[in-house]
Amino acid sequence: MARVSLKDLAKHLGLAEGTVSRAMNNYPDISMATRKKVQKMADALGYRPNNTARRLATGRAEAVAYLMPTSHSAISTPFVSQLLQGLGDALAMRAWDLMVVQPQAAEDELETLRKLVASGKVSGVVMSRPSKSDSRIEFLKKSGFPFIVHGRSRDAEGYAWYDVDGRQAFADAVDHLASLGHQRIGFIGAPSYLNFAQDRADGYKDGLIANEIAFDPDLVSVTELTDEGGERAALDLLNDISPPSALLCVNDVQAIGALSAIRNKGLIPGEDVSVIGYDGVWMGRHTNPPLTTLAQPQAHSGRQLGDMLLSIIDGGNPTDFQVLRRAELVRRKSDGPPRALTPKIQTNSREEIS
Amino acid sequence: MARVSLKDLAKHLGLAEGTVSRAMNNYPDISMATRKKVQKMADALGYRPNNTARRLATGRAEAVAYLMPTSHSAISTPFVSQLLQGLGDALAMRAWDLMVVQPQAAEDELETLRKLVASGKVSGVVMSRPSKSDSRIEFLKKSGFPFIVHGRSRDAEGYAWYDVDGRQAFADAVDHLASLGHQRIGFIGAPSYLNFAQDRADGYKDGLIANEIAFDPDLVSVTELTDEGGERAALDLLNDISPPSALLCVNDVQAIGALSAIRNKGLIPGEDVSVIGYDGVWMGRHTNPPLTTLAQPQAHSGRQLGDMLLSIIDGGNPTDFQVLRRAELVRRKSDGPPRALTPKIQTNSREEIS
DNA sequence: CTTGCAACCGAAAGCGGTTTCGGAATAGCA
DNA sequence: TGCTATTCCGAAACCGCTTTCGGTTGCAAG
Repeated sequence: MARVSLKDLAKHLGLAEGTVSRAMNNYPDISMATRKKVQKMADALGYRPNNTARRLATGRAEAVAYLMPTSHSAISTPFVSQLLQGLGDALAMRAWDLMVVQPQAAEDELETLRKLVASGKVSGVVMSRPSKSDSRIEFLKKSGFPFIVHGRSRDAEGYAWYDVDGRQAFADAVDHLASLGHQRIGFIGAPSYLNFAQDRADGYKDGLIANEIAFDPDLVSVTELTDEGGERAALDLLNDISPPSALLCVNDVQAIGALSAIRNKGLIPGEDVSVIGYDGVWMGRHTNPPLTTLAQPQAHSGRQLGDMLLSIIDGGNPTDFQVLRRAELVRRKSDGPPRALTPKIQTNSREEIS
Repeated sequence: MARVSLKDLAKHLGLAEGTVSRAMNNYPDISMATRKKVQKMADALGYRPNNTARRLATGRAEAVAYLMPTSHSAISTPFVSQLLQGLGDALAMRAWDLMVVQPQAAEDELETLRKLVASGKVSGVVMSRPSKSDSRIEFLKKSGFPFIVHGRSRDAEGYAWYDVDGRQAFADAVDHLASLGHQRIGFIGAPSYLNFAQDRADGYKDGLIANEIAFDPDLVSVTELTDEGGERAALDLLNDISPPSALLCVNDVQAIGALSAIRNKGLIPGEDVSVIGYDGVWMGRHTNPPLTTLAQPQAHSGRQLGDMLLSIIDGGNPTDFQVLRRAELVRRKSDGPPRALTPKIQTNSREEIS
């Protein structure tokens, strides 16, 4: 049951280790005959090269790392599983490994990264959820280490990324709402150090301008990326003297929370107040009412990210790999024209909130 | 910018490589003085040991792998992200790495595993979603390689696992429904090669027996673990001559689909027909109506799995690590007493189904 | 002053592969 | 047949770190 090593294999074959190695790796200077022989003996003995040794010798890691987003809330990262899946597929083409690394609370996030690149464990990294001006990105750029980011920072120059145009999407959403007749459009956002949050907020403002609606700070609320966050924020906004008739949420889970808030106030989402989310999570089809959302074409983002990273590791120019996808408005039942020109006075007390 | 190696460090210090190495690793035979000196120089030069070399030398991998479940449907594995999180935390204690490996469609699932253990890349593996009689488990048991499974196979002997008692849970659920007055309780299951599906089906039957309700094969339907699956199955069951007044679903996403099916038939879930899910996904709070479910105490399953695996790798006896948790019924709004003794005749045509 | 012990450290042999380099065997060509 | 050009393989160095083994040194005891 002991693992068979190259040496064993060589001995069995009466060949030198080096020769066997070259045979296994398809070097041109090995005759077809011995190559065949080696192959046969190899899987007769069940030889599996020791990856660690191979790595050390070649200097290639044949592995990439995925930097988990610092999850302040677990539910806000349902995409991780899909993304890993896609990455895995891409890497499988070359039989490379996928490592996931989490920033440890204990130490500087950058330190985690430094150790990672210095350890030689991986030859590239993919990271998610950059902040507006992300020190990890700066570090990686400076170090020349191959990487790609899922999303992008404000200054998206000089590195590879894959992102969906949240700004455009939210401008579109405002257009849509405006064309439905909405004038008071609320926005529920996330902390703007997260660049995607900033992008979407910008899109919201773009949309207002395009539709000649004045920006009203009382109509925006920033909160965490959770259902509770969305719920709270929606409630705040709705309790205002002159509440919005529509709510744009920075992501679906917030939007789902907003739906609850609206119902809890005795109002009907989609009729009394419209809400639109962002992401296109599968759950949106089953909310009450089904959620209108800006769906990301995220089906194969992981796969793409992986392929791009691999190309960069192969020597490709990172700036050649910047892809911006467009989100698509999928209308379900949570949007519609505003109830009336004068919003109905809410009579429900706040005690109803669960 | 070139990485500094042990050799460099040693040269700078005027010490032998071996000495420096031992100093870094807290060997007892190094004087406090030189140890300090080494440490200082080490982080002055920014020395980071090359992990690959270290692994090769020690033979320890200091890494474990997570075997991704073969995901026929991406949405059915929302737990992956949380689980990885927990695993990561456990491993971080020792600064070990976490690898995720996916079974490649192209090759035998077992082959993936064989390569993995032979490659020396990891010193332990955790796997999810075992089948009833899982060949991966058999292989790992035989090989003596440290592993732990998330869930368990039918014959849960001789290896470590962490599971939630689905059988008990479903028996409880039947009890609950029966005590509400339900007599015709439907079951929406999953392919029974998945052991958890079998467990829950068994629990369902246990419950029926305990409540002296006859088992009616027309009341069970097995389908995929998706919302659409649940929807289809619910529809089938509901269109029966004498439909169930309550539906037990093998997991929440199916249950959520079932909710849709019920609404689409013009019936009211929780009033006309009760539905209970399993898992306790966060979304359950926001469905229409909020979903009653059997919630798993999965909060820290990843962390626990990790800690247990580590203990096993340290030489612990795998059979000492078998933990069975209990699911908890969390009542929301999708269950209630049956509408009447004679179920209302459904008048809606099936065209309403979206 | 020897001896004997610790306490410390240097030298060297791996770990299991890869890869360069050169030599032997074979083939090609005159 | 003799000479060069290929083809194919063996030997050995190396990747960066760990760990055993033995040798110095310093100091207390005899």
